[in-house]
Amino acid sequence: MALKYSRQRQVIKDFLMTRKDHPTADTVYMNVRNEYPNISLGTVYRNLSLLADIGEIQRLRFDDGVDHFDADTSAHYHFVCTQCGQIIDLKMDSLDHIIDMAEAGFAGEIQGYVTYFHGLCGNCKKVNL
Amino acid sequence: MALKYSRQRQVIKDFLMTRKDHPTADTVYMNVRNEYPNISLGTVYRNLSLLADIGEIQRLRFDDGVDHFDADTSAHYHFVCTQCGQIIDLKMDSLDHIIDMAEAGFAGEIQGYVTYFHGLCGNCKKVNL
DNA sequence: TCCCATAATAGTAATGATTCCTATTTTAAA
DNA sequence: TTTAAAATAGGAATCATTACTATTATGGGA
Repeated sequence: MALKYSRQRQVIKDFLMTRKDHPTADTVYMNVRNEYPNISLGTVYRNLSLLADIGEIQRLRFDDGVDHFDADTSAHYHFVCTQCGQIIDLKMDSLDHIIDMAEAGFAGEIQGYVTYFHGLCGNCKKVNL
Repeated sequence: MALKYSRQRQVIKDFLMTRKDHPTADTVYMNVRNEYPNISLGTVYRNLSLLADIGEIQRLRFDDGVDHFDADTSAHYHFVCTQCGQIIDLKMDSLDHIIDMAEAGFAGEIQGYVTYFHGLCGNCKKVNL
């Protein structure tokens, strides 16, 4: 139960902190192998899950069916470009008021929400003109 | 390319319209087999995807990693109970204003968003007291 | 510093949802 | 009625993720 340090976990987290593009487990694996050649894919998955569970990173699930990971654990929102697939952080105010909107007239207890936006990113919008 | 009628597709859509609990492809398969014993799972998947693509049903993706389907194509929001897994339709006003919030200061073009809420449903909240 | 219980790993097998493949059947327009 | 195109059944293939297991690494206490 007690967490023990592992160099692999450290390397995974360090790598994720250098990236702002919300990589998948496989991308993390590919890159971390440069520095740690015989790390196993299972170890990458296990540690990404673990880090997400203890709140050190965020697991993101869009509709491409693959998990993405983000070292930025602050509350923020994401945009997914439907053309190039790029995932971009949005600078915008909190949407937490939608919890109150949802809770009005609902018998249960709302503890959180998942929101992301999609459309064309700046580049793809230009190219499509 | 031209769509042709198929009894299987009809049965799938008819079944989905009787349900308000957003079943998965497998649940649709299990149930539809009562009426159509040798329909194949592939046919269920193909038609659910097709119906979603042409907008006759909605495909919903929460974080259980399985696609859910909804015959109600009107804009509405969903709640997922983290305890019992139940998916409930929420009666609430449109959140479309969050598109404007997101678009302010964003270079691309936002075309839509995905939002769902999670927490404890009415029943699980009671049981947990 | 040395033990040693236990956490973590590497490597690989297993899982499970979904998609793909192909021979056969169904649909619907001419 | 003919027939080209669309759809199906059944099963194989895919692919992200998790599980399994023998081995190795970590770290608190003597």
